[in-house]
Amino acid sequence: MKGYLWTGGDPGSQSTVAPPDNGRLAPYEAIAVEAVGNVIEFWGFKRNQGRVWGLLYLRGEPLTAGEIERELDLSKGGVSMLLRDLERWGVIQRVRVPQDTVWRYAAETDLVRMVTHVVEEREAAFVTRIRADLSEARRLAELAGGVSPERLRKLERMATLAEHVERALRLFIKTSRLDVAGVLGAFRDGALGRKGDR
Amino acid sequence: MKGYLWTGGDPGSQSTVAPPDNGRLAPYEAIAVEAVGNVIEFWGFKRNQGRVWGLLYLRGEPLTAGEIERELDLSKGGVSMLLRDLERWGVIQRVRVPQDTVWRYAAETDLVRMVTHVVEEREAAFVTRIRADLSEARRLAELAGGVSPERLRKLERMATLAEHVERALRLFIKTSRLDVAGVLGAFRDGALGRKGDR
DNA sequence: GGTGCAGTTCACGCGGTCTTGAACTATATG
DNA sequence: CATATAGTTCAAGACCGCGTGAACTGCACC
Repeated sequence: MKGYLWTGGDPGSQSTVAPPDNGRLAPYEAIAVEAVGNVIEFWGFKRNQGRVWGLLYLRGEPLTAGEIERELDLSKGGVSMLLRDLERWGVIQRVRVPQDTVWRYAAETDLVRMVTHVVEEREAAFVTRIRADLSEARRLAELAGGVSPERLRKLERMATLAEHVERALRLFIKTSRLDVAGVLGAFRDGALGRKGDR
Repeated sequence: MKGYLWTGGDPGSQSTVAPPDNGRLAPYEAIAVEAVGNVIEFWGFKRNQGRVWGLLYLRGEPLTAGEIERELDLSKGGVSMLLRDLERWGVIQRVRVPQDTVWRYAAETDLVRMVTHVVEEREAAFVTRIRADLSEARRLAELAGGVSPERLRKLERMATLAEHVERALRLFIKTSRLDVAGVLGAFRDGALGRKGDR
């Protein structure tokens, strides 16, 4: 995938609103961006991945890597890698302003996709593996002989425990998806926000 | 809290079963213990906390710190701290064999208590904080003026997003508890079915 | 071709976490 | 009281992940 054209507005109009300050965030922006950074770190990602996404989401309009670099005070290389991760996870989009040469990046609206996606991935590669290990242990124990039936039962219990945690995890992912989908829907209905969707 | 008396059997009878090998785990034990270590690490704890609990659970009978130290190849000091953590979380118990002077440690059966407990704790101290930050950001933004209504809406959305993730998390904890308690049917008609309420 | 800028890659260093090992306290025993 | 053993605490070190900054590629424009 190579990115899409951005048709949201001409480059010139941005400067009237966005960068009177190029380099320092407004206080409220800093807080919000930091909050997203914390959430994302909480879920086992890199803090700066969250900060980048938060900035892009808040700004609404696509930013260049250089702008992100300045606003969040990150290194060139770092921004490059962060953007690549975020893009791979599908939570930002790489866009091209018509007659401009630089790439810009825009936030996809559901950050939850990132969380659920990678949580799913972790879960698949991991909890499944745990279950396999535990049943392997049980097999070995039976094979070796001399293991008390009580211990065999314990091994089995651990395996089913893992299985159930796995199941609960799946449920969590599913419901949190529904939940978020529901939230976004509720927004459009005007429950909280005003009218005038973008 | 200081521990409880252990009345599961006299000290002499243990040696006939438990420590023919003092130092190296049986292969199946190693696998199982390691599996628990992985799970626990996955949930954001220390790997060795999981290994200790796994060993205690599998063995069924209380072990001394020294035995744990040998079986899992850990340092004296490390075992001490690990045991203290596990005890504080209520997933192991400190017990005393009648006329013996050393402490022994026994696994509490629900490891899930540890997971849910600390997940709850994290969640309470954290996601709540995030929400506060986000509404603070929104307040500042309104106060500063000149912030587009669109951005205010975005801030609001982020806050409710956090709120809903929080809710989903609580649901997860609750169901995983129910699940482990053996009430498997509980979430069949409960969580998934209700999609009309948002 | 050469200059400049956008973007990528990667070895290194910083910062944080976990573990160790030694010093220390507590407690039982002769 | 002296000694030994169980248990705790903590500074030092091992370890690991992340971000940096420099070297590199690619591309556009002169």
